[in-house]
Amino acid sequence: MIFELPLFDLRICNSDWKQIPYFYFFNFALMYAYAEVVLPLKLRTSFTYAIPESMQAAVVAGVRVLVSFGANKFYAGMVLSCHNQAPNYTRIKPILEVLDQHPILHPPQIQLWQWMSKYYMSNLGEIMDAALPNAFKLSSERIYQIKPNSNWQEIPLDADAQMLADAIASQGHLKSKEVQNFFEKKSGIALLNQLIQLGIVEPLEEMKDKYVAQYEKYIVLHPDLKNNSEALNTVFKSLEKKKKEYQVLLNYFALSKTDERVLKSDLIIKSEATSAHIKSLRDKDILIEVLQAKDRFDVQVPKSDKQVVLTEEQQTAFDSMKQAFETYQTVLFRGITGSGKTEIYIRWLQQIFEKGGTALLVLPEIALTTQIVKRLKSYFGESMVVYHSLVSQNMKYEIWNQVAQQKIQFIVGTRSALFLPYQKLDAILIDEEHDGSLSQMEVSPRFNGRDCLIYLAHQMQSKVLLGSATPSSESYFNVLQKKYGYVELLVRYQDAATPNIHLIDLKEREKKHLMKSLFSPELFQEIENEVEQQNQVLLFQNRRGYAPYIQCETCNTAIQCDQCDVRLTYHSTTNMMVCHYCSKTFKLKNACPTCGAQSLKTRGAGTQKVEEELGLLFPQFRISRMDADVAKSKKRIEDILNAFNQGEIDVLIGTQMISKGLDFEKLNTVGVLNADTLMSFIDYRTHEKAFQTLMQIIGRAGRRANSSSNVFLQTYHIKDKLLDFVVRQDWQGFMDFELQMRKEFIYPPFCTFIKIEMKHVREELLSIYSEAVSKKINQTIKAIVLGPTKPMIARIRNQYIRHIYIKLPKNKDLAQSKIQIQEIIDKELLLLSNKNFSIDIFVDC
DNA sequence: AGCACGCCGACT
DNA sequence: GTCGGCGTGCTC
Repeated sequence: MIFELPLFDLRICNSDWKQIPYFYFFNFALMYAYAEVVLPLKLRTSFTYAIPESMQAAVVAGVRVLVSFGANKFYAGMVLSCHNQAPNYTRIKPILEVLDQHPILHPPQIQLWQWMSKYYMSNLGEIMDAALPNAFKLSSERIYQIKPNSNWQEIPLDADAQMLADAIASQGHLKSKEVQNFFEKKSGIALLNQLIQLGIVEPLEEMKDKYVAQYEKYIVLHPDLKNNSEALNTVFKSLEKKKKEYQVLLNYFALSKTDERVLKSDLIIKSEATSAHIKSLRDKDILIEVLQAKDRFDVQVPKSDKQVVLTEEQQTAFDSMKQAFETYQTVLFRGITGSGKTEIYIRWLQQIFEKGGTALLVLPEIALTTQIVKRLKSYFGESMVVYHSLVSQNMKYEIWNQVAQQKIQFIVGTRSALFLPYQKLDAILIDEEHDGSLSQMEVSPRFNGRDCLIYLAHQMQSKVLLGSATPSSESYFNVLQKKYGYVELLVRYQDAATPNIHLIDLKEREKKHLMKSLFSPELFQEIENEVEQQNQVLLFQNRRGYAPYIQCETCNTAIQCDQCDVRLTYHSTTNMMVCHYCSKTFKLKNACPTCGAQSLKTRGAGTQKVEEELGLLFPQFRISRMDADVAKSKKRIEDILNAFNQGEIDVLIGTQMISKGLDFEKLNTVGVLNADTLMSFIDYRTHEKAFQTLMQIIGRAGRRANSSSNVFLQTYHIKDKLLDFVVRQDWQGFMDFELQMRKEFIYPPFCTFIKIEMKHVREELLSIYSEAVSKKINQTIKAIVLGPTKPMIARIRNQYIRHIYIKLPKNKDLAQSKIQIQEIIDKELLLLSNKNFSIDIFVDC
C-alpha cells in the first residue's frame, strides 16, 4: 500500500465498481458523476444530468450549463449541486456544454433560492428566472428553414404551399408561430408538415439569446461645427426659413448643456418636430446620429471625501444604532419624514468602507428617488454602483460579474439587487422597509424582498438596518420579541414644523350643502390662498380615470366589464370605458345596456374628474395630473416632477404615485379628497397600508423650516379609529392597536398566512375543486382553514376565482405543512377530469 | 412552460 | 372519410 485510499461511501456508487473512473481514487473531492440542474421553467423539481469526464473540473455549483430537455429543446440551466447519487431512472442525459468559467452564483445565493422555493412554495425555475439578468438566459426556439441542397423549385406545389415555401425561402427561416399565422384564417401547420414530408423544409432548434441589447438613438452636433461659432452662425442663418429645423437646433443646444449626446426622442418631443426634420439636418451635415447601448443612468459627480455633519439628535440616534448592533444582527430604525435618515445611512456606510467593508442599500422604486441617488453619489462617487430595473442588460451583466468577483464595494439598488451574487456583505440597509415595492406580488415567485434579505444576511452574517418612518407590523413585532434592536429619530431636521392635520367630515358638509364640487370649503379656501401666495398644493385621489363607474339612473345598474365582475371606469381623456382589471376598453354608450333608458350618469370621482372640476373652479391655475395613465414612461414622470419643482405647476393631482419621495420647497398643503377609498377592507393588511400611505402623504407637506403647513383629510367616516391615529401621527399607538387586533383574530405576525387563489372558466368545477382542497387541508393539517370564499371581484378575464385562506401556527411543522398543502393541491387536481385550473399561492402576502 | 401524443366535431 | 381542435402527460 503506497497511498491511503480516501474513505469511500458505497451507497453513492451503485455498488458497480467498474463504473467508477480510475481517477476517482486520486482526486476524490472533485469527482462527481451527476449534477442537479435548475431549468428556467415552471417545474417543481430540478433535473439530474450526467457530468461528462471532460467537464469534471468545470461543472461546479453556480455555473450555467447547456442541456437538452425533452425531445428537442435546449436550455441554459443552473447547477445547484454535484453528487454521486445515481437516480432511479435510466435515461440520464449528459451536460452538453459548460457556459461559465467561474460560478455566477455563490453558496449564499444557492441557499437563498432553495429557501425561497420552500418558503414561498414556488418553483426554482421561476426564482432563477426572476434572479438572473436576461443576459444569462438562453433557450432554444424551433425554426423552419429550406433544406440545404433542396431542389424544391422543381417540385410542383399547390398555390398555398408554394406561398409558404417562398416565404420561408425569402425570410431565411420562420418560427412556428409565424407559420401558424401565415394564412389569414387557417393554420399553416398542415402545409408546413407537407413541405417537411416532401423534404423541402426542415425543423431546427436555434439557440437564442434572450437578451437583446437596447440601443437608443442619440444626436450629436457635427464635429466640424464644434467650437466653431463662425460656421455655426452661418448654419443658423441658413435655417432662417426652416423654422422647425431652426427650433430643433436651438433645442439641441439647450439640451446639450450637460451632455453633448442628446436623446433623439427627447429632442423631437421638446422641439415638437418629427424625425424628418432631424434627417434633414443630418443631410446638411449639421447634426449626426449615433446609436448607443442604453446607459445606466449615470449621475456624473466626482468622488469626494466630504463628511456628513450630524445634528445632535442624529448623532444620538447613530450612537444608539451602533450600540444596538452590538447585541442584534438586525436593527429597526424609525426616523420620521424629514428627520434625516439618509445622513445616518451615509455616516454608517462611510465607517464600513473605511474598514474596507461592503454594503448593499435597497431603496424603493428608484424612479422617484433620483435625489437620494445623486446625494449618495456625491459621497461615494465611483465606488457606488446602481442596480435597478432600468439599468441596461449590458450593464446588469457586467455588474453581476463584478459582484461575483467581489470587485464592488457598494451597491445601491431596488428589490432585484437582492439576487446579485454577493459572497460577503458587511451591511444591508433597507430603506422604507415597510414599502410594498420591496415585495413582488404580481407574478410568481411572490416574495417579500425584505425577508429574503434578512435570510441572506443570516447566510453572510451581515448587519441589517431597516429604516422607515412607519415601520411594518412584522418588524415592530420582532422588536417587541427582542429579535431586532430598535432606534428612533423623531425630530424633524432643521426644526421644520410638523403639519397641522384637519379631518373634514364630508357627510356633514354635504348635508349643509357646503361642498364646492369635490372640495370642502376649508380645502377650497386653502387651495385658493396657497396658490395666490405662489405656493403649491398636492391633491391625492386614489383612483385613476374620470369616474370609477357609470350607473343608469332608471334601473340603477352599473355598467360592467363583459369578462370580469368589475364595474367599468370612465376615462374622459379617451372617452372610453376601461376595465382596470383586464384593461379591456369599451365605447361609451348612450343607452343603458340593461333597460335601454338614456339615463347613464358617471358616479364617483377619479383623478381626471378632480382635474376637470378643479379647472372649472380655478381656471387660472396651472393644474397637472400624475397617475398610471399619465406616467407610462419614466420620462413623463420626470417632466412633471421637474415642472412642479420649477414652480410651473400650482396644483398636482395624483394617485399613490405622488405619496412617495417628493420633496418640494413650496409645498405646504396636501389634500386627500376621500380618505375612505384607502380604508375599504380587502385583506388584513388594509389598515396598516392605509395608515402608512396617509402618513406618507402627510410627510409631503411642510418640509421647509419656519412655515406652517396643512393637511386636509376629507372622509365620510370621521369616527374611524385609524384616522384618529393619523391625525395624532401616532405610529406607536396605531401599531399597538393593530397588533392587538391581529393577535385577537389570528393574523400575521401571529401566524403564517397562506392564500390559495384558484381560477377556472367553469364556476361549478371551481367550486367542487376548491371545496375538496379546503376540506382536505382542514382534515390533514393543524391550521385554521377559511373558505373557499368568493372574492370581492369574483371573475377576471372570464375566469372565476375562489380563495382559500390558511392560518398556520408558527412552529416546527411549518415547512412540513407547506409541503402537505402542495401535495393536497396536486392530488385533488388529479381526481378531476378537467385540469385547466390556475392556482396561485401567496405566503405572507 | 412547451411540446408530442391522442381522441372527438366541421369540413373536403 | 380526414383535418385539426384542445385536453393530458412528460420532460433528467
